[in-house]
Amino acid sequence: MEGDGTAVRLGIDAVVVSMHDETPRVLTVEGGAAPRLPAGPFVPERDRTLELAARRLIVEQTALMVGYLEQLYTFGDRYRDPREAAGGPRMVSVGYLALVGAGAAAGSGGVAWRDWYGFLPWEDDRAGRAPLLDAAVLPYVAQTVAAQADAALALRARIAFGLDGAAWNNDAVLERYELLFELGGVAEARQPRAAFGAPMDGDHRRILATAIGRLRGKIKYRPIVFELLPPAFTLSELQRTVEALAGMRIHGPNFRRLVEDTGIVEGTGERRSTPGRPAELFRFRSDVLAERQDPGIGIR
Amino acid sequence: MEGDGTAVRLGIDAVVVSMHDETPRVLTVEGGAAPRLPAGPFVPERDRTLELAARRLIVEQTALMVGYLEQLYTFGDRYRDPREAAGGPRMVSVGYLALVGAGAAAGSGGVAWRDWYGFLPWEDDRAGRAPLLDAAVLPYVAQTVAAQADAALALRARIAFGLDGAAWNNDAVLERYELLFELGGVAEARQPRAAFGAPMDGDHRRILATAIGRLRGKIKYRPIVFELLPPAFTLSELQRTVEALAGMRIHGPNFRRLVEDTGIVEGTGERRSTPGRPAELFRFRSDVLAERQDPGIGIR
DNA sequence: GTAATAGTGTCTTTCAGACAGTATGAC
DNA sequence: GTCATACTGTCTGAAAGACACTATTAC
Repeated sequence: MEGDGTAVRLGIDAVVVSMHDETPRVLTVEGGAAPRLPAGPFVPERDRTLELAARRLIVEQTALMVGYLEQLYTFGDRYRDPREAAGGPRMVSVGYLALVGAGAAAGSGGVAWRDWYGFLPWEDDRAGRAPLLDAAVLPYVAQTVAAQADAALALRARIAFGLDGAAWNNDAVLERYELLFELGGVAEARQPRAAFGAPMDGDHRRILATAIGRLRGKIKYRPIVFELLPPAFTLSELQRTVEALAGMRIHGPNFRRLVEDTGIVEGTGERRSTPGRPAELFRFRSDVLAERQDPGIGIR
Repeated sequence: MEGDGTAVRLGIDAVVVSMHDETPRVLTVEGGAAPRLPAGPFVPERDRTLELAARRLIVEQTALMVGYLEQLYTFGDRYRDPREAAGGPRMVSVGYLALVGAGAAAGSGGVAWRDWYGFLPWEDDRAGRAPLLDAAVLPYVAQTVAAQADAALALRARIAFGLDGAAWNNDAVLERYELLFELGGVAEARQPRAAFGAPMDGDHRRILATAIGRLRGKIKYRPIVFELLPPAFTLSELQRTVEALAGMRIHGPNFRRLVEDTGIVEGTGERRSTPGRPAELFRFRSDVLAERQDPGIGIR
C-alpha cells in the first residue's frame, strides 16, 4: 500500500478577498512570471482539518484576520501545475475562499492586493456593459464558436455570454472563463489566440473564477457581504459593495427597500456626512438568521 | 520534498443516486460493520482528472451508466477514517454525486440500493411531519441543546430544525446531520447518547447528507431531476420524484402549472393509462437551457 | 353510479422592478 | 439659490400558493 506509485501532493490554494473603495481585491503572491494565489502543502501532522490548514496558510503568509472561510472546489487535472510536466507528482489542490474585513493592510513580503477585474475584466458590467466585452470578448467568442461546427459548444457560449439576446447571468463566472480557455481566448490556454485579462500562474485564474462565481451566488441567500464591510455602513456603501462584487449596477431606491424590508440591517441612529444629504448608518442585524430562510441581498 | 512526512492518501467517495418507485436510493457497499459508499484511491497515473477517476470508480464497482456527475466536497478531518487512528496515513476523500437513470439494475458483487431515508429518516416529511421527527428527534435536539448553555448552538439548532416556529428548510440536510452529530444523536458521534437513523461507515453518512442537501438545492435551478426519470414521464411521476428528493409534499395543481409555465417540459401527445384518468406523457425540453436563467423545479 | 387520478380556472398575496418625486446637507 | 446625495411613495406586472372545480378512465 505504501509506495504503490500513487504520487499525489495535496495542497491548499486560497482566494483571499477584501474590498477597497469600490473595487473587490484578491490577494496575490508576486515575484513569479505571473501573480499567483497564496498556496501551500497540506501537512496532516500539523492540521487536524483542511479548513484549519487553510486558515493557517493565510495567517502565516499574509498576517491577516480571516473572517468567513469556505471550501470551494478541489482541482486535480493532470499538468495543472507546470512542475508535473517536468516529472513531478500530481498536484491536487483544495481551493478555499476567504473574506477579510475592510481596511485589511496589504501583507508584507511579496504579497499584493489586486483588483480582481484585472484578471477577468469582462466580468465588470458596472459601467453599463464593459467596453472590452462588446468590442472584443463577445465578437471573439461568437466568431470562434461559429468557426467550429459544434452545437453543444455554441449553446454553452450563448448561455454563458448572453449571445443572441439571451440574458447575462452574472453568476456564470467559471463557465465564461472555461469557455474562453477552450476557445483559446486566455493566455493560459493550450493554443492561445487571444489573451483577454491578465494571466495568473497555473490554473489560479480558474480558481479565482470559481471563487467569484460562488461569492456572487451566495450573497443572494447568505449575509456574507457584511464580512467585507465595517460594522457600521451606509446603505449606499452596502449597495456599492454589492455592485462591485456582482459586477453590475443596481437601482438605488429599489435596493434600499429590498434590503430594509428583509430586516437584514437596522439603523444605528447615527449619520455620516457625505457630499450630499448625510446618510444614516446601518449595521447587520444578526436576528435575520433566525427569522428568514435565506437571508441575503436579493438581486437578480 | 519527497518523504517529508506528509503522508496523505487521496481517494474518491461516490454517492450514487437513483429512484425506485417513490424512494430515492443510494448505492452502498455491503459486508462491513455498516454500509459504506463506493470508494477507491485516486491513481494519478491512471486518471487525467478527478472526475474521470470518479466515473471509473463507479463503472468498475457497479457496472452502471452514470449520467450527471458533480464534485461535492473534499473531506479531510483527522481520524475520519478508522485506519488513521491505527497509525495509518491521513485519508482525504473527494466526494462526488452521481445520478443514474430509472431502472438501474442493482449491482452484482456486494453492492445494494438502499432507501436514503433509512440513514436520515428525519429528512422525510412527505407523510406530513415524519413521526420520528416530532416524537423523537426534535425533543432530543431541544433538550440536549437546552442542557448546554450555548447561545450560538441554540440558534443553529433553531434554524436547522425549525424549532420555536422557525421555518423548516429542506436544503439544510448537512446542517441537521452535523448538529445531531455534535449533540450525540447519531451512532457515529464521539459520545453517542442516541442513534437516530442507520449508521454508515466512517463519515459516509455526512457525505450522504452533503449530497442530499446539494441535490435538494440544485433541483430548484438546474434541470437535473430528469436524469433520474425515464425519457417520457407523466407530471405526477415528475411530482412524486421531486417530492421524494425534497422530502416534502407539493400541491399538485400548482406544481403542474409551475412546471408547465416554465417550459421545462413538453407534452409528447401520448398518454399512459393509470388507475384514474389517463395521464399525458411529457419529456424534458432542452431548449429551456437557452431560454431561462435558472431552469429548475421551483419549490420552496 | 363510485373511486381514483388528471387537469383547469381563479383569487389573493407577495415581491421585484420602474419611476416620479421629496429631503437634507455643502457650497 | 445650485448641486449632490439620501430617501419615500406609488404603480405595474410576474409569480407563488390556496382552493374550488371539471375531466376521463376503471369498476
